[in-house]
Amino acid sequence: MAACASGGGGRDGGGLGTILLQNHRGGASQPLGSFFLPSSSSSSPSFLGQRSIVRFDDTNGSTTTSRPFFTAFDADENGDDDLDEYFRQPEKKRRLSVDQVQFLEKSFEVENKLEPERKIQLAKDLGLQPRQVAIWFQNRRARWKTKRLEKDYDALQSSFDALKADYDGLLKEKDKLKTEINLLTDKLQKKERATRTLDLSHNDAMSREIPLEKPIVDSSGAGCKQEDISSARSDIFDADSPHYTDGVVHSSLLEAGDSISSYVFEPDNQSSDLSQDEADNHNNNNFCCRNLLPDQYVFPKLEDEDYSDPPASFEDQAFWSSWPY
DNA sequence: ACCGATATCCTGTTTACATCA
DNA sequence: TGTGATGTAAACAGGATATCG
Repeated sequence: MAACASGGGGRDGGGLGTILLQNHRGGASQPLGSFFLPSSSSSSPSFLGQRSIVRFDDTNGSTTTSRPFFTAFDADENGDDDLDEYFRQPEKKRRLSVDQVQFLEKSFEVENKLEPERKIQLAKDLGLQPRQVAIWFQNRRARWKTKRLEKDYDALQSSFDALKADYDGLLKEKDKLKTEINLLTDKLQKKERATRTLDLSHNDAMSREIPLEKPIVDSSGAGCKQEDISSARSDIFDADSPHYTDGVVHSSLLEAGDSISSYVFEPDNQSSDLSQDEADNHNNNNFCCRNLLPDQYVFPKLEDEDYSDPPASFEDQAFWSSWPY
């Protein structure tokens, strides 16, 4: 840009050499080239011709009807000497008139890019230099882009705020549900303990009344299920039961070394040394699943069971075991 | 295909003006 | 009323890219 004027080789407003300065003060139009003779340096202080071209009268030779293009100069406040001096000096930068800006704005709304023909036409219509029109469009595009970026930023910001509020709400809900689960878990534990205590005392009474012919053997070590308690009792009377192994009675429910039975009888030990999250994981993945959930959620050891046909509620089990606390 | 001239766009900066405290 | 600070628009600078002969 400005290269056309600076001799730098035709940029931004090129073709000015063929454009006539329509309304140059002093009358007849003349090739702009005479105003933009290439100087040795575009930054030469002597070259302000581009600024000087900002004064236009209309093509008919009359002054512009809307307003004088250079409003800054007030002839009434200056003497003739100042007037002469004013017009000898390079023209200062002047703002476009309201009408001109409105016209340009309308044109910009139609198309924010400027083809050469339209540029020439606009310049003619507005009594401006094509270069001025081009510069106006460039600056206008820049302003438009800035505003659009601001709008985009605001939109993203509000979107972020909404998502954040959503997220915070979900966090609160999660905490609430977590508390609820813990509460229910505690309740179930207590209930379970009470039931087992009752059950065991009843079992002891039974074993005193009916002496065992053969000892109960726990070969699997997985005797923690509720149903195992009753099945163990039935095993007492079943000589073919695999629980009979070494002739020693193993009350699987009472084996403290068994991890599962320790879940059953010492649930507090499992969580007391763990962080809350770890304890939760234990509760959900081990204790809850094995001890508190319905039987379909309690899986025997892998080697003892055929999993070719998983339980219908497998998804639910996965849900529980993967609950991210 | 390559090159130079020309034109336009974009981005950043400078300059001049208008407004306000 | 003069003045400095500040915001904004016009203009400029330079790099990138496209088109054309």
